Amino acid sequence: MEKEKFYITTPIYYPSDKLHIGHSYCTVATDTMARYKRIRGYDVMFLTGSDEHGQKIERIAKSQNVTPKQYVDKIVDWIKELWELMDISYDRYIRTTDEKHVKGVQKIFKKLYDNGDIYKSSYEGWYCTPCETFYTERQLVDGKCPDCGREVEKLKEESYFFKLSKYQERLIKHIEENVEFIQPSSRKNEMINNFLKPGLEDLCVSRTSFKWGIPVEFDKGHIVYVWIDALSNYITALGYGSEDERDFKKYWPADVHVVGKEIVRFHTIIWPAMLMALELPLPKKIFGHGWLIIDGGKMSKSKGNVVDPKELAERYGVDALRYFLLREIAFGQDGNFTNEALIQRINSDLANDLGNLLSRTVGMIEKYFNGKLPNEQKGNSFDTDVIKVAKETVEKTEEYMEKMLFSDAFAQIWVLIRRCNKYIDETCPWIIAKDEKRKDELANILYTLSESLRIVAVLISPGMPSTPNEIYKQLSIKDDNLKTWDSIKEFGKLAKDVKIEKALPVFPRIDIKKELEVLNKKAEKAQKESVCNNKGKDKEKANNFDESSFISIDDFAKVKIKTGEVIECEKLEGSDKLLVSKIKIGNDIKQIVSGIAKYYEPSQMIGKKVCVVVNLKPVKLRGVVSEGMILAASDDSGKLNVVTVDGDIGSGAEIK
RNA sequence: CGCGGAGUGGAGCAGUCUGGUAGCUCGUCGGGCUCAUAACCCGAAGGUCGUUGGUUCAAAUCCAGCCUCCGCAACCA
Repeated sequence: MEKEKFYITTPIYYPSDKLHIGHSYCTVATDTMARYKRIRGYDVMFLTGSDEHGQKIERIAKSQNVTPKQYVDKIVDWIKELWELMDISYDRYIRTTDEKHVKGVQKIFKKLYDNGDIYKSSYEGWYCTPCETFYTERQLVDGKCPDCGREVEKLKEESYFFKLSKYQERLIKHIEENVEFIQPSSRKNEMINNFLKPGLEDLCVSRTSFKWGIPVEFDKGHIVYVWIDALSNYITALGYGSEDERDFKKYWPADVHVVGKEIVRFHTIIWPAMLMALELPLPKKIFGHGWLIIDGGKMSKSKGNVVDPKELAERYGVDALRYFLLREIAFGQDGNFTNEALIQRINSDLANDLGNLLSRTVGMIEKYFNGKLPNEQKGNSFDTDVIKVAKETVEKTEEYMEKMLFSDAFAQIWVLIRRCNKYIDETCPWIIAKDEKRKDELANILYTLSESLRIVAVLISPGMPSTPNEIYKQLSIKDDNLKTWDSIKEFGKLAKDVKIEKALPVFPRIDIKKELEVLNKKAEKAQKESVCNNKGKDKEKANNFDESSFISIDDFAKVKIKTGEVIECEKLEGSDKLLVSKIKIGNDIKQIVSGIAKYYEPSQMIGKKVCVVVNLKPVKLRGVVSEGMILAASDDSGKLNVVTVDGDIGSGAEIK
């Protein structure tokens, strides 16, 4: 009989830098689902990959004096190593630089163009020549370039547009009629109310401002813009648009696209619209998972709180890390990541509950039976309940896994593990062991535990791929038929004469105090380094402190900085970041708006002697004129201090 | 009135769609046990479910207002 297919994908990640724990989280979850479907007998296609084009990568590569491809190759190698380390069982890895993908995208673009879903028009915008960038009316600041403040000119750029608006009604209908389409369902209303109901605008799908991308086949100056390029990966990876479309015919439509909540929008609006235009079936489900929150905030490079998955996996073991990610956070919601929580989970769930259960079971078989149970066994009154719990656990775990509720699935499996630990207390094998005549009872107790452990091993295998092997090994389970999902639906498949092979604990306990100390020290160090690096790295422009960024004394002389005294200061109505100050500079009084409201109360500012850039062109910020800038020092940990003057020099003194 | 998320015992969360004894893990306290990784098992304490009002026989759950926190957007001169 033909196996039923299951096609699941992760997003294709942007390799502008190494990936962090958030990417691993998404991929581990997807992998777990893929493994679950495989063990349930599906013909699974699990796709992941990288989205390698775009201006940002072009720039970074340039700054490092390598070609974009060279830059990206290096990162992709790193990513593949990461997935190997984390036991990610992807079937295919697509790179948007693959020839197959490039050709596929060109075909898709052409087809959409031929059908009239993509049309050429001009994109009217404001162009800043020095920055070589287009801005929309809204992006301009006071009619000037938001980046450099210089004049911009109105220009028409030729561009291709995708008729997104045409599909609005069909999209609304599809989303409303297919309750399962967007998961979790809370995100559904967001899409409809925020984006679909107010009306869709046609989407600009080509650029001429950079080169690193897929050229439009029939109009070579144009580069296919990000979403058409990236989203198409889900079908080009299957060979859509190539000579060999067998995989495409077999696996499409996708059963689920797992994505982060920030890109749900593109996957539930743009992507389906594209597919409608191509007259292809839509994916069955888009699952938008939440983010990992660090110290109460989002993980970001500038905060220096990026968690490196490789380090964690190597330190605690891949299965432990995977378990934590899947168990700690309800899939779909945001969740906290802390080292403390991670170690806590490892200790209490993995070491104390599961690891220790295996260890005491194996230990007793060794101690009381020299490593092998006899076939003569006699049951006790607690068996029925354990068997009942085991059955329920298999059933419920299935239900949860089908809904991708990984946390609930693991919680359920642990119900069985705890039940087993309790069973040991109830039956007191160490007492029975003292009576030679009760060997049959004792053997049964240890058999029940062994069989339960076998069931647990199979249940956890999608999420924790290597731990089951350790359990099988210690219980000498060699027959693959005892490792299948079907084999755990019935309690008692394991042969009675269990043999064991004693080994070291599967999950050693961690000394949480010592461990946290070590980790905190490391984190401090990493943060310092990252803050230093970032000054040069993050701002892609002139922040590199190499020779080309030196300025002459004349350049510096252009900036006039003077001392000033804050005589008035108040919060700007309707803004949470801005303070408006009146500053006395010599005989002048200037009004200056600064984004420091989070760090200073207006009353703290009054009377301060500050340093002010006095020859900045005045601008309006939120409707209020600002005639200069108060100098302040800030670091990336979120500290900010206004620069003040040492000594008693009066206001209006020049700083140079 | 920009968009969205969240507020539940000391901590972290589930429950809210489909009203009806408030649940889980960790921690604390007391007890049991010794096969085991100072692990395991039992019991207890601890919550007016952010706040105010409304609907209802009945509200953590539905409706309205308000407060606080967190992302995003705008504003960071």
